[in-house]
Amino acid sequence: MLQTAFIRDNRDLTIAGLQKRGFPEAAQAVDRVLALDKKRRELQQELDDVLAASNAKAKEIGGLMKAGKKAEAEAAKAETAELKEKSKSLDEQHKVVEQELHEEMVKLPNLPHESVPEGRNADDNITILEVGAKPVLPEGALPHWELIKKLGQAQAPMIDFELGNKITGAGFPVYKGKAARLQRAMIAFFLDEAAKAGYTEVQPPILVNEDSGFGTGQLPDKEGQMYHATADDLYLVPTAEVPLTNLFRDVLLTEAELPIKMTAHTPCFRREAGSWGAHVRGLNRLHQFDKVEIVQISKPEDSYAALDGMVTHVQSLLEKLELPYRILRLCAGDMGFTSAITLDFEVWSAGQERWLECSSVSNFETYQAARLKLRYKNADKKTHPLHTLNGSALALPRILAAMLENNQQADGTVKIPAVLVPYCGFDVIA
RNA sequence: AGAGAGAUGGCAGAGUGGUCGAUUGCGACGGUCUUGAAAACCGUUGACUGUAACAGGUCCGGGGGUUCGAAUCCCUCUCUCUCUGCCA
Repeated sequence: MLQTAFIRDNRDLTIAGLQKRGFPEAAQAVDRVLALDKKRRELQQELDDVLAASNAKAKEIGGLMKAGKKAEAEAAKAETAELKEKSKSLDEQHKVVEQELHEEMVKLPNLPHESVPEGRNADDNITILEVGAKPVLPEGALPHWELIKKLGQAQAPMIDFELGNKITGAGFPVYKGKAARLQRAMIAFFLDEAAKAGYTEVQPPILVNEDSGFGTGQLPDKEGQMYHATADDLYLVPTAEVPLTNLFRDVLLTEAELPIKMTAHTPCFRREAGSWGAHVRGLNRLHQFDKVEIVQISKPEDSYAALDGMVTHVQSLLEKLELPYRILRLCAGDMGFTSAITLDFEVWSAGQERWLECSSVSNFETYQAARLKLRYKNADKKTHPLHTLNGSALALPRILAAMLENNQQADGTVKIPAVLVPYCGFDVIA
């Protein structure tokens, strides 16, 4: 979340940032926050004064009791009733205002970085780079949802949606034979590449509690996107970002520990409520999928270099997989709630002749860190905020879809990128 | 899952109603001494809030209560440990 102190000092900047995102009635929202903040601070001051007076009184009584002046102590006690009444009332008012302020603050999204383009939706995103030639497919080439029915020989279909339907429901495919092996190969490859780039491999829990959901910004408000295990009040992670970043909830780091670089493979679960329709066939949109995530925690002055490093890392993965891709700079209106800047990667799906989002790299600046109470202390012994960043490296299903479609050969088989062959043990799927 | 014990500062570990934000030890940092290091000695060493700076306020697992006053008493929740049971 944003910091009230920042808003206090930068009212107009905050309003402008919110407006850039298309946040409705930004000025009113900011002024509501400022009014509540002022009220809160006033009440705090009043309450502190009353508490100071009653603390002093209590000490005085303590001293009198010790000195055996019982009568005087009793007299002093009588004077405390009013203070107590006052502090109780102030405390109640303070709590109410604080709660109202918190509710208002939680509604405010992050402010877009100055390099984020204006715009309202995906149409206003800007393509900043396109790499690799779109392949020319042989006669009879298919989209992946057709292709997978024919591949895998005895195990065909190698990705079985019907079977997933039976045991779970729509959006939970079953991968078999070489499809399963290929996914395992990609996971290993992505993790190895991340390790080479300096990310520490982590295996986090994939069920998280409410505090974790709040820390990274999924809760409140977006609970509809997460599966909720109500009996234990836990949520299935929509991305490894949630457990990884929350490892550093309520943490005070030292400068020497920075930057933190972590990677994890997890299944990801998304309800995708209301987002089914055209363009979601096959692997394009699933309720459960696998992803390797990279996360960094860095000092503010280093975070944009860290972002560049993450972008370069994702590029190198796509290039090693020999997949054509493009990078989009998301416009202010299309960015996620918590993000200050987001770059999306899209891979070319030759069988569908469309781009598929396969990675999203973001800098959250201090927005998550403020929710997480994550900060660091350096040589000056003062605490400073930190920036959190994350990116997919990579999400598997759409990569798999593009890889199968793009690498179709005239004989109907699919070629495996050379870099994965040592991991999966075959170079072609028939 | 049952029975018992416990949760205090980076760690260990005191503290059962009054000047305790907390004894002490270790660790860390600074200094004296030394050619250098070690040892010894001296000092410093939590966070949040707040202020121009002080002051003030809050925090001893979380929440609530008793009291003029709570780390200390009561209620409740969570978690940890030991024993028993079950289990990949």
